[in-house]
Amino acid sequence: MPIATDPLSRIFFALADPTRRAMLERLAAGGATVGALAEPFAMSRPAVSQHLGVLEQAGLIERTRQGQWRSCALRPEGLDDAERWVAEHRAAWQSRFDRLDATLADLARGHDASATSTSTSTSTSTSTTEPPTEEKEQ
Amino acid sequence: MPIATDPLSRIFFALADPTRRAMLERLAAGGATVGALAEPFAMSRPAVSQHLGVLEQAGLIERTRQGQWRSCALRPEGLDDAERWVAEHRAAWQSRFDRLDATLADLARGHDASATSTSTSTSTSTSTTEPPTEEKEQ
DNA sequence: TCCTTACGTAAGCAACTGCCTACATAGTGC
DNA sequence: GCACTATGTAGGCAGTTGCTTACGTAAGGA
Repeated sequence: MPIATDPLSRIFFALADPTRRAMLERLAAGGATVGALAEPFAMSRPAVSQHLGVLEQAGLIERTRQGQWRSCALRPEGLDDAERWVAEHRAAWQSRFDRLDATLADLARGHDASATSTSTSTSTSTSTTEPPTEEKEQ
Repeated sequence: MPIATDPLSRIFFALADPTRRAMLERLAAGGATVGALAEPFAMSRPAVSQHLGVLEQAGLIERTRQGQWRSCALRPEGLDDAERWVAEHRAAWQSRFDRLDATLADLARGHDASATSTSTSTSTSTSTTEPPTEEKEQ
């Protein structure tokens, strides 16, 4: 991921590491210092710091100075975007698959069906024969 | 991520790329061939193939032979793990923050809040003074 | 049979990650 | 002031990603 720019990518990227997820789960039990977080992970402090930097950039945690310690705390709303995306898409996919049963009959007709979808019919019009514009198992 | 091993990491990693998310969104409208997917992305076919490989390894899509085309289709259940993780954690974090409001008054006092912590207090016991065991209301 | 299309794989490259070991910075306590 | 602690930053390294251009493989059609 070349400099993941958008927030969603940053969030998913931050979550795509077991160490970082473990840190989040640990932080879910309460704020902690970097040192406290480093302990269970058998990892140098700078490494932990970098992981926390990723989580912070993703908006999943906040780091605040507390005297000579850095207190790390979760930002629950940081997961909002990710939760929304996943929930929306999983629901959409699921419903599509449910609806599929209904449209399957039409598709089975074999004609190009003008693609039940709105734009999927783009298809590579350069193809010799028609590619399976819109199909489904069975 | 060094060879993301666990399924959850693979899923989040696959989602952590705008191109792959766009591919999923396109596939949500219906199955498509690799060529059809490559078109809107201004990207070589092998690159698309590799992205699809990542999505396939994450269990988010399936590729099946259909004549001379490869038909790509979503696997809605592939998002289950991710959705579960995000939903569970966001809810847990949120509830924690809600409960926090109750204890906030105590913490605002500034004293170490009797550190009701269970294990976070592990802390680096070598510290001169007590690290901010942090709020921690179970 | 040969040619075209669709797609994957292989090899190579720039960029990034993740980790480390120093070193620098900021706060606490003497 | 000085030492000590906690943490971030800088530089360097191995490994991975993401992209490219070749080339190979499989299916369809003349």
